[in-house]
Amino acid sequence: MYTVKQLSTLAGVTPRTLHHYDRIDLLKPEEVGENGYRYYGQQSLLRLQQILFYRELGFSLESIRDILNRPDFRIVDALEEHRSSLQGRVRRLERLIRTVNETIQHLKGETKMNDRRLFAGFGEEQQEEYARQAEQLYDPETVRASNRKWKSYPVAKKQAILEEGRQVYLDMAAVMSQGPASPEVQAIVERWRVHMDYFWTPGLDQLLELAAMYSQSPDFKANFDQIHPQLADFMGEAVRVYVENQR
Amino acid sequence: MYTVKQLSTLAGVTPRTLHHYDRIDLLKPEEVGENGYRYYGQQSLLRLQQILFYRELGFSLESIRDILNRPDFRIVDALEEHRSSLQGRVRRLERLIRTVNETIQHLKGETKMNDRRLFAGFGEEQQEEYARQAEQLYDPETVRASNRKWKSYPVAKKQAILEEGRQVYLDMAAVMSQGPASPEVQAIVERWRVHMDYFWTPGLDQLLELAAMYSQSPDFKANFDQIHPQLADFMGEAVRVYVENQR
DNA sequence: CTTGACATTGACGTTACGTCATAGTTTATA
DNA sequence: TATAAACTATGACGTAACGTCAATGTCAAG
Repeated sequence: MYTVKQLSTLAGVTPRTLHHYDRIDLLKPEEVGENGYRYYGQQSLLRLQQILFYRELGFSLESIRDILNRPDFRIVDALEEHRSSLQGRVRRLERLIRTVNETIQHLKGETKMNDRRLFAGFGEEQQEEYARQAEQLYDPETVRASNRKWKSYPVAKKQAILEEGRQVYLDMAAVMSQGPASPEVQAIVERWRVHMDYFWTPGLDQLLELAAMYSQSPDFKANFDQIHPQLADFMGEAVRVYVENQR
Repeated sequence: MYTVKQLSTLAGVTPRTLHHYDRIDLLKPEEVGENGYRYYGQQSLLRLQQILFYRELGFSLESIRDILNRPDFRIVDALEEHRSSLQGRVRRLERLIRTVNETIQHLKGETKMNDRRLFAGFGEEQQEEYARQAEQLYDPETVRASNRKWKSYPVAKKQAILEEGRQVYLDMAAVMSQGPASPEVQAIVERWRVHMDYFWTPGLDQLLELAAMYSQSPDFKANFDQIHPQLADFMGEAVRVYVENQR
């Protein structure tokens, strides 16, 4: 059993916050002594953790209370949602970091920057959008279409296409030192995009997804890493720059 | 020249926000028409970008105004500060993600978890703390002491120490597949810590800094990547787990 | 038995806007 | 060219999540 002070230091909040959460029926102590003191136990810890996760993600205390009180609330499911939401937050911060870097280069006169890019990463929370894109990439129809197109080529052409792809990646590895935003690298991204047409024609969002897969899927990454240990990650970065420039 | 609506959509804020910023002398329009309309130009864009960065990082509007109005304010310096602050935020979110994962494992009964770890990543904003650590790591006295100790060894011993270090990293690469939290990996982190004593004796926080440097400093990372393409990043993760367990 | 750290319940203050309401201005379109 | 749609302005009050007192009671240690 924790007292208010103990729980507050444990969780990194103030005692006042716990008073507030009690008042609004968000987190009630499990026991109250005859002196009126609040005492919290294990259940409170897990509930407070959930509250803090939701709060971190921008939920209002009222909606948090409603969520946690729903009879079909499953804590493990919620935690898995938190994970992907937090990962989304990381991606957003990484975009902001890129905006910082580009602005520095812009101010030093090394590159030019349009006004929209000055604010890239600030507004966009769009999590729903992301789900839609992923769906489309893994959509069975997309996969089937891709396979059909690929199978329609004669063997010799297949080999030529694979070799062309390999050459794109080799060329990319050769100019990695120029940086993801360099004209050399961006030209190769363009070649890569054209190359993908042999399989199917991805939209801009799907390009991003593809490049992300190169980093995330272990077997893809292993192949790329044979060419250069950072090629997969670098491709992701270069394609992100490419897509931003296209919009 | 942008109108209120135009700038607001560009920057991802509401018109009301721009009204507010005008009222409190945080962001004044560069021109005001005879009809009272506000018009914003390039200088406003850069200033608004700064405002949004500081706001993102939790500064109050009042302190932002004071910062931006200081005569010695340098925008590029500020942007570089933003970058490292944002990187700190990313690290904090990554700790929260680890807390999510550990909680899930805990609830599934696969591992045990003490109450403190339930809240790891929530309280710690400690940016000041971080600055202090970094200062101590790069502190000239620390560097000199490290050099003195190193130079005091005879040549043969120097070679033996370097070889020992290399062996630690090779062994680490061999057990990477076990995961950063595995006993095998953690045992090698312990060996690594002892090994560091040849140079100087870092505290827990400095261990973290060192491991982070392996990923961030290009020359360090290049060396590590020769052993294994992900060794530097993996070391960082393993050391973080180690430090959390030690506390 | 007193001191200091903790606990309680009000109650008002603060920050960064949201949300109307009222009214004038510009732009698109019929 | 009339008029609606979309923008602009300035109040002024509302709000969320606590912070910050204030007044008072409780407990553990020396």
